[in-house]
Amino acid sequence: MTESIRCPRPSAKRDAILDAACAVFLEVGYAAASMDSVANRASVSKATIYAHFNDKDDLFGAVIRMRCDRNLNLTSVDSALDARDTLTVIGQRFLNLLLQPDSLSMYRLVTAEAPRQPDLARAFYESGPGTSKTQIAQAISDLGRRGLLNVDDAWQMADLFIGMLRTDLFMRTLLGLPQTKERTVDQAVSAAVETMLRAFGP
Amino acid sequence: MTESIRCPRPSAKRDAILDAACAVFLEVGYAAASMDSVANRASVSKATIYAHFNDKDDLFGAVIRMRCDRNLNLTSVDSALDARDTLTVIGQRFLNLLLQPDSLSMYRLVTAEAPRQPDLARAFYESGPGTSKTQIAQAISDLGRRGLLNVDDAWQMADLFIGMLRTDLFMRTLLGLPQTKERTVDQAVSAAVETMLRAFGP
DNA sequence: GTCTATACAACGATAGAC
DNA sequence: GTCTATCGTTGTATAGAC
Repeated sequence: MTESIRCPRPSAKRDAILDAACAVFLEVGYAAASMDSVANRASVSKATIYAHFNDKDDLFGAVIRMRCDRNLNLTSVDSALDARDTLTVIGQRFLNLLLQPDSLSMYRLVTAEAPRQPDLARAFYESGPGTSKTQIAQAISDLGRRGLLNVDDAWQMADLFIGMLRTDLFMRTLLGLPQTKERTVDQAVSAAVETMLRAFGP
Repeated sequence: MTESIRCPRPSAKRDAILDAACAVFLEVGYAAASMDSVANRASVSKATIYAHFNDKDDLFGAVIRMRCDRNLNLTSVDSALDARDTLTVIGQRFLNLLLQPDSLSMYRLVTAEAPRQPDLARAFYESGPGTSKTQIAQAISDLGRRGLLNVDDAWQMADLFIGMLRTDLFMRTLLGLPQTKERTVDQAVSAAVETMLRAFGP
């Protein structure tokens, strides 16, 4: 019996299966993704998939966890920047990350399956939204320590900042509704940053 | 051929099918919802479903549109209230609505299917998030006219306010992660309202 | 481990009687 | 319109050879 979670030692076929499965799941969703289409895309027979993974759920879990492992660094910014520039840089990184097609597909996929796969939902939260929140709270805390922001509860402020970034623009993009793209990201970040400065500026 | 969208004249069986389909879709998602389970739940034969709806997609669309038609009034508040109380009342209504199990299931369902069903995504947005935003922008605009809030762009402020309400609490609930419920809603609303007042208070 | 071929169940949709 | 019964397809998963 293959151990798919612990000790996934490298294997060319295994990686090809994971990549193909990831693409298919993100494209058509969990239920509509057939093992046949994954096998074809990976140029592998269906039986080979079952040699590496117990079943479809197991494969799905491995895909999600693989994607969750690569978490980004949102908050490595020049420490000489003031509050406005720091928040702007972080906000742009965060929002651009959030609006990437892959991120949106991942979000749709995991939230849809969350009621049936609580473990995956937790893994996704911790590696995605949870990590972002931690990083941003840390950055806000630093700004507070430098006297550039009135920081009472850094976690709550991170929550508010993230919320102001994840607005209608996110919702509309998530739903695939038309949007004027480039301009709007900058505009959303600017609105969030200015509101943060108004509310918590020194 | 049954017209399922226009002129859905009342029919007991038809309503039973719609209710059953709604329950099943919200429970297990689109793909996992079988026509058999809908038929059983509605105490109706499968053929009867196909007498009223063209296919599964058509039934799904009818369900979503039915749920979209009942939009709520978030912003009918006592006009004597000040900005803090007005925003608090609206915020609590909005967030409580958002965190209801049915709302969350609907959100999961529509966002997951949005790439395959753009029309439904649009209908959902307009009757849900779009309507809420319009109502809240209207309320904020009123507060501005009464001199209780510095309103430059009411739509943008509504966006920010909604974003600050739809924070980590929403994400965690959406993903089914444990949460201390009652206290947290009030806390989230309070944080959002106080930040609005700090940033846009007179 | 990897393949071809297949078993077996579930599903969407329809036929035909009433 | 509503039912029972069924068709044809697709999907997950496995058997057995190599």
